[in-house]
Amino acid sequence: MSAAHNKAIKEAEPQTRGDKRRAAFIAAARQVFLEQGYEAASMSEIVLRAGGSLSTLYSQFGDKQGLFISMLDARVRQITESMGVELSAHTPVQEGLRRIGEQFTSKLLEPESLEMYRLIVGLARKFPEIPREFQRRGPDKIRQALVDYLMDREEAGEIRLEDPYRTATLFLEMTRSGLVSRALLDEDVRPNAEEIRTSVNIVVDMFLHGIIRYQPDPDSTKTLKA
Amino acid sequence: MSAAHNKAIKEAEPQTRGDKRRAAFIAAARQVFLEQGYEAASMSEIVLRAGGSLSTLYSQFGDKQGLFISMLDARVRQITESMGVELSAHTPVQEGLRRIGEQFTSKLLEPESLEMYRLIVGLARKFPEIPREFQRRGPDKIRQALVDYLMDREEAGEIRLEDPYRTATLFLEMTRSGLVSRALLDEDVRPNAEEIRTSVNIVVDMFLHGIIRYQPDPDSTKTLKA
DNA sequence: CAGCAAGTGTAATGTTGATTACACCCGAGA
DNA sequence: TCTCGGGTGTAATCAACATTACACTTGCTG
Repeated sequence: MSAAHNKAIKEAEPQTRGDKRRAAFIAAARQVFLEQGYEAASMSEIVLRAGGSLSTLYSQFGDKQGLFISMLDARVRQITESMGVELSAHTPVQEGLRRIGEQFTSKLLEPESLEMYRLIVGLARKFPEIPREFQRRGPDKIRQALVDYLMDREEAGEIRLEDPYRTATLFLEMTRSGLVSRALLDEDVRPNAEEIRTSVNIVVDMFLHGIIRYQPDPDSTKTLKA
Repeated sequence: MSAAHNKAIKEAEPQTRGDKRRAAFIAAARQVFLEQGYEAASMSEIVLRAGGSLSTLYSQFGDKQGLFISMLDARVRQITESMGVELSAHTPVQEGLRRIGEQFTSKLLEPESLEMYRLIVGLARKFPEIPREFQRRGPDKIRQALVDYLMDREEAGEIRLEDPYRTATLFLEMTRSGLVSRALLDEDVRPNAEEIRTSVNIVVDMFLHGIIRYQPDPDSTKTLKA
């Protein structure tokens, strides 16, 4: 209810009442879709929370699917931006990775992010374009930023990369491990900040050093030689 | 259609016609649920494919949810077993991890596994118990097997583990990275066996050695000393 | 061969919710 | 003040199913 009142703040140009309505609808839609899922969400319920009328809702978004897509669009943009990859360029790699990992993981563990992700994944069949768009505008953006950072660190001589893209992917996946994928399946799993930090630290260490004290046959790799 | 005919083979004890019906219903349910998703799947459609009658379907499973759970139950058991964690105990760690990683990743990338996972994730809100059960009977089983293997390798002196459970989780997540989570969002991403092998090899190497040629401050770790 | 438990087919029943139709209202420019 | 264009409220429409009811068959078992 209260969320419906700060539209004027968000919009640079409060073009007219039409935009107010639109913003209110989207805010309510977000609530309802996240709470109930796509199918179960009812248009009337959304109108109920947004105020305004069913007719206006339809005239603005066409149909349920249109509303859903508009909502998702606004939301993904918002989340990705807020992740604002402050990639603290030139920070030493261990410290830099820890910061990125923590920020990334915390964001993904927020109940709303989890729910949004569930929604998107579950709808892959019905709207295949949605997950693709999401991938492109969310995760891919963040990965790119990490790639840039890693390459900066390589130039600084701190690390050597075979395949920056794959390495970045790997790192992001690793930080999600055990926390996000678990939480995705179990609503009650809710790591606190401390647990996140610990988990990320362990991941960063393994990312940089590998399994502790592994001694391969001298020929199979050249890593430990230098 | 053809799938409905080999029930006698699967069941050790073809107890009676009742079981044939049951098996046929579950097979059809699997098809329809995977194709259309939970909400969109219609009971009549399932009967249409399974043969038999709506009444029998209801008398066997109670309601839609009951049918769904039974189907999932059968399927998860089947997949997990088929993953038959042949953990080739006592295999050197690099080779062992490669095998496990490949098997795991391939299985998860099968279209049916992906679709099943999407279904489960999407239903976390509606039936919170389902994902939890799934976690326990699927992923957790496999992780446990990996933990056992890693500990075996530690006893053999090949590696040193701080936290076997977390390490195993990490490894499984890493192997999924870039392939499974991507494929989850984009149906058209379909790595072939060769790509899977390559990806897994890279992961195993990083898992064992870390980022190539990282040289930390001498005090922050002791790894590269020995 | 009778009899019953399980199976079958078809047709209600009932609800739910998207989508549309219609008649009315309010605020800004002529 | 008059006049729209967007808004509003309410009440249809209309389809889809889940779920149940009912009356009829079958296939064993004794």
